[in-house]
Amino acid sequence: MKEKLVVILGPTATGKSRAGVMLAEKIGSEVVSGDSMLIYKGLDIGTAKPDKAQQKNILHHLIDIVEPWENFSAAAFQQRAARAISEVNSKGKVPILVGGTGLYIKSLLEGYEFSSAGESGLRRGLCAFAEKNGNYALWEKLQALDAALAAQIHPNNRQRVARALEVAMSGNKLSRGKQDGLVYDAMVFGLDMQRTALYARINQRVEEMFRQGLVKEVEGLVADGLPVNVQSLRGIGYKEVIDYLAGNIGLDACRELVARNTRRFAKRQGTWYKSMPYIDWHEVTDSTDWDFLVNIMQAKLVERFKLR
RNA sequence: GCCGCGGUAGCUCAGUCGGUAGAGCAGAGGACUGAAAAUCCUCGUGUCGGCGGUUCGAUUCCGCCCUGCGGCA
Repeated sequence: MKEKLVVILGPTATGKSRAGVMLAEKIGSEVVSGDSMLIYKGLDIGTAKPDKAQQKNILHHLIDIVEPWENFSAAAFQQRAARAISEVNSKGKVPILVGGTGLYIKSLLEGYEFSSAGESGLRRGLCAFAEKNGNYALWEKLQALDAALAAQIHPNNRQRVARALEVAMSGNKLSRGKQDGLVYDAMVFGLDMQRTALYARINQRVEEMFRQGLVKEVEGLVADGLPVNVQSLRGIGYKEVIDYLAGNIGLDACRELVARNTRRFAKRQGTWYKSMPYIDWHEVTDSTDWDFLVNIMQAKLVERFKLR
């Protein structure tokens, strides 16, 4: 028997967190974050992390679970999210997975089997090789080992060519295994917004982040000794501020870049969702009646899961 | 009012020694199986300000007009 799960996904800035907390209050449950940036401690403003007040009433899982200098992965997320979901289910509650990271959520719901070949020093060596001999030379190595796989990855995509090689050289395969249906007995809600409205909202939100002290947050992290090139600081809002602090760009340019990159990101998120036909979409606007919307979701859940 | 320089893709501009035009940015679409807010791929027709003239042919030359900026009055 599959475990129950509610998912709320959608592009950034559509109100997922808010809807998640409201729904959790209504059905008496807990939130599991499905976001690749909220996992980092100390990155709060730029990730629009739910604040302490929001986390006080409703228990949130998978937020602040690793240090900002640590690496994380989709595979690690998959394991930890599965554990959290089981834990909440065992309490007789239906967990609410809230987040926008396409790979994380899709791999969890559809049961991707990530290769057991873990991260090794090999990868760094391969990247160094590409640095020296070019991306194409690296890609040719992959082609020699697994032509079918190589055909699916563009030679310029060094990051993925390197990972594929790492797996191939360890004698493993990048699994494409898929199972029938979803791993969970899941109700998947999607929040969407008209593009122009969403972009306006993103622009506002970025302004707000700077007002709240995004620059200061980054300065603090760096002052505490966090190296500038760690994975967490590659996130949108962080890498640009680091460029600003380094004197490479002005503050206005920095703000613009953060907004632009967030817009592009929102668009990219959408392409993940297009490959998930089981999403139940709900359009939101600036004047959405959230209480009403969450009530609709709740009603659907009551019917689906036979809640009280 | 006079002089000068502009008016070309949403924006900033390039260019056509006369054969209807191209970059950057913005934007759009896509890929994605241990970095994923990462990484990577693809996409540029617009009354070339308006109206006339010269010409086989004008966005390109000429005239007038409209308009922006700077200077002189």
